[in-house]
Order: sequence, then C-alpha cells, then structure tokens
Amino acid sequence: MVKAQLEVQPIEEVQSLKSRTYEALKAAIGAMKIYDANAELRLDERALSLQFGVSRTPLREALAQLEQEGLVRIAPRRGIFIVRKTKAEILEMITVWAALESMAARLATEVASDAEIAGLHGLVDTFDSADIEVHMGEYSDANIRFHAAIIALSGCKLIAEITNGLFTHVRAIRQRTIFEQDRARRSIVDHKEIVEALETRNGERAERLVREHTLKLRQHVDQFVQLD
Amino acid sequence: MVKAQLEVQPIEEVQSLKSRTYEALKAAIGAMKIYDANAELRLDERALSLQFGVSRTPLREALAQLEQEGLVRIAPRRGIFIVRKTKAEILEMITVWAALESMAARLATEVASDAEIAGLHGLVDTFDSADIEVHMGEYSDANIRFHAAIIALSGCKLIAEITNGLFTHVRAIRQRTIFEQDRARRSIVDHKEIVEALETRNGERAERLVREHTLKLRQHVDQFVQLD
DNA sequence: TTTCATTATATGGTATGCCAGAAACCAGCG
DNA sequence: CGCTGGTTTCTGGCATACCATATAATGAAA
Repeated sequence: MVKAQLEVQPIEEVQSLKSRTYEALKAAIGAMKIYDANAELRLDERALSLQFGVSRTPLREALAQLEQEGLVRIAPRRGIFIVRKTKAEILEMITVWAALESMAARLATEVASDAEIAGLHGLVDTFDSADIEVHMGEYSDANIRFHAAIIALSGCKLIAEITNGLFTHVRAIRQRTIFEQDRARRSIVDHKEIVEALETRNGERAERLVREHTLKLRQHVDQFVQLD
Repeated sequence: MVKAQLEVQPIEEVQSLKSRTYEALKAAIGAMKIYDANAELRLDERALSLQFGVSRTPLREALAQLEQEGLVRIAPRRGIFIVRKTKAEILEMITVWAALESMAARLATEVASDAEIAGLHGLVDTFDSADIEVHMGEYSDANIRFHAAIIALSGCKLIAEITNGLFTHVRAIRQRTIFEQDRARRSIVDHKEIVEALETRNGERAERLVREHTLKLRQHVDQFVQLD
C-alpha cells in the first residue's frame, strides 16, 4: 500500500542557546591542546559571550554543566579554568574503562547476535598482515571503534554513556601517547582473541581478555606518559 | 619551643548560592518519594526561587547541573521535571555498579593494608547470629557501608564518585525493594566470603564474588521490583 | 452542548545591570 | 630600592526585567 502522505520529519528543533553553547564549548575545549605547557587554560565569560554572540546567562549555565562534568573549574571571582587531569586521574579513568568494557564484553556474549559479533571482524581483520607502520592513524581509529563496538554490543546504554564521558578527557592526552608499532601489533592479537571469545560465547574469558587488554594500556600510560 | 602565635583556622568558606542551591535541591529530590504514583514531579522555578530565597539565576545554574547529572529534565517552556528512571535504567545502573565494585575489590586486594581489610569485619560480623528480622534497618545501613568500604579500599576516587552518583538514583527506589529476610541472610554469607577473599589477597576471587553478589541484586530487582 | 478559534496566563529562555571580592597597579614611606 | 597600604580594575555572582512559546481559559459559532 503506497501512501502518498506528506513526509513529515521532526521539525528542526533549534536547541536552546544554553545547550548549543554547551556543545560548542565542549567541542572547543576538546580541540584544544590543553596539555601543552603554554596552553591558556583560563576562560573569560565576557569574552566568550562576545565570541559566541550570546549573553552571559546561557553561557554561564553551559559552564555550570561543564563544571559538573569535570571539564572546567569555576573559581569564584578568580576565573574559569579548563581542568587538566592529573596522571593519577587518567589512570583511574582507564581503570574504570577496563571495568566497564570488560563487563560490556560479558554482556555481549549474552545478548549480542552472531551477526553483530561477526561484524567485529571488519574492525580487526583489516590490519591482519597490513603494514601497520603506514596506517597508524587508521589503526588508531579502528582501535577506538572496536572498543566502542563491544560496548555497543552489550546493549548497556549507561556503560556507553559513562565511557563516552571518560573518552572526552582521555582523548585530550591521546596526542601525548606514544603508540609504538610493537604495541599496536600486540594489541591486534589481543583484539582477535577477544573476538574469538565473544564468538564462542565465553563470557568469562571475554571479560578477562578485555580487562587485561585495557589494563595493559593503563600500565603503558603509567610507564610512558609524562603529565605532571 | 612554644610559639604563642595566633591559632588560625581556614575561614568559613561560604559557598556560592549556586552550589548551595544545588546541594539543597539534590537533597530535597533525594528525600522525595518520586516513585509514588501520585508524586509531583514538576518543579517550578519561580516557586523554588522564593522557597530558597534566591533569584532564578543561581537556581537555574544549579538546575543545569542537576540536568547534566540526569536528575532532572528541563523541557523548554514546558517545565522542569524530576527524572524517574525506568526499570531498565535501574538495572543498567546495578550492572555498572557490579562492574565497578568488582574492579574495586580487585584493586583492594592489591593496595589495601591488612588493617584496612580487617576493618570490614566490623560491618559484617555484627550480624553474625543476630536476629536479622529485628535489625533490618540497621542491616540495610551496614550493607551500604560495607559496599562503600570496599570501594574506598580500592583507593580509586573515580569509582567512588561514579558509584555515588548512581546511588543517588538507586536510593530512590530502595523503598520499593522488598528485602526479605532470606535474602539478607544469604547476603551476609556472601559478604563474609568477600572479606575472606580480600584477606587472602585473592583478587580474582574477590572480583568474581563481588560481581556475582551484585548481579544477584540485579536479578532480584529485575524479578521483584515493579516500576513502569 | 460541543467545538474551535482567540485571548490570557504561566513558565522557561535570555539579556542586562549592578555588586562584591580578588588581583593588579601605584604611590608613598622607610 | 624594596616594602606596604591604598586604589583601581577586572571578573564572576546575583537580581531583575523582558521575551517567546506552550498551555489554559474563554467565548462565540455550529
């Protein structure tokens, strides 16, 4: 039955200035190299309100949200500062990530379909024998997508949400992470094992592998990333 | 050498109205029985600003933070509503809790001192042979403190923070959870096993026990708590 | 009486102005 | 020349007024 009815799609929902300012600020901060020694971490309300073309009110509401999220710190009458996470805090984030993603892997073995799990091959096999040296950037992206995919397969929105929030912070120091090729190679091996565990519905093993894999990253960051 | 110097203590730091309003609102919402069928979920900005004796500006900034935290939803020009979590969301929270606390248990076996772990006995042994029937309330408190203690022992602030945030939500449906005595009894047995695993520094086992313990709660809530 | 269009009102959204505290600046004194 | 005390300026905190839209109230027409 062909219905010649009007194709109505959700009217352009113009969000409030507050939420748009929030998004813009978050993106702007994310794009900053805040861990550079000479990075300017201070924000100026009035200057920002001019740049964004909004008044201070919605801007301040957006800042309040970012403060709640831990991206900025508002010091009364002293200034608004982008928060630089300490190394210890970054390590804690990776630890939490490990806990959540390993749980996600376990859940995935219970709820994901075979087809969904099979889809992971696309994010792993590509780099089978490929020259990782040249495709480091691509690999890095695929790597992120692989982990995101596992979390998605768990069906747990909350894990995805929290994990995303952490990623906002961790992403900022990504540029300071030395991704040696050797580590990448070993990482791919890990990934394959993880996929296999998922395919065989071995929840216990999938959980362990993911946890150990992420804790390796923790160990690596602990050892090679200098922050404070 | 006796110094007759002025005993100075950090000056009473009066927080901003925004943060005090935030705390007050959060506490007020926490105290509400928001899952009662006839609960009023709508908040009125102007009314609140009168009740708190502040203008709408700091109040709205506090609300923006609560929205970020997921406690309220602000519908433009329609109202501000306290968020009722769905059962599925509650279950996800418990799942995340399981992931985090089990990781905390693992960490605790690595970083906590013997003395610290021994301190857990105070939160478990009390209810050894005691008549749980009568002390249900106390048990419930001790139960919460036990889990909080494990998280504290992990030394991971972030786990504590996230877990606290979840608790804010889960607490609200606590009153709807039927705590049968049988469940409490089995819970105590679990706790003892967990303490033992921690004492023997068996990280693998501690993690598993905590996870399974919390997933039992998940299962229980799934089965017996009616929300939607 | 019901329905629908119009009007009124309520409610959150935003802009603006003033205030208080902190930092920067400056002048005078030792 | 350096230190101290006061003054100016800068910056975020807060209150208030007005705006736009969603919803309720109203009344006229069917």
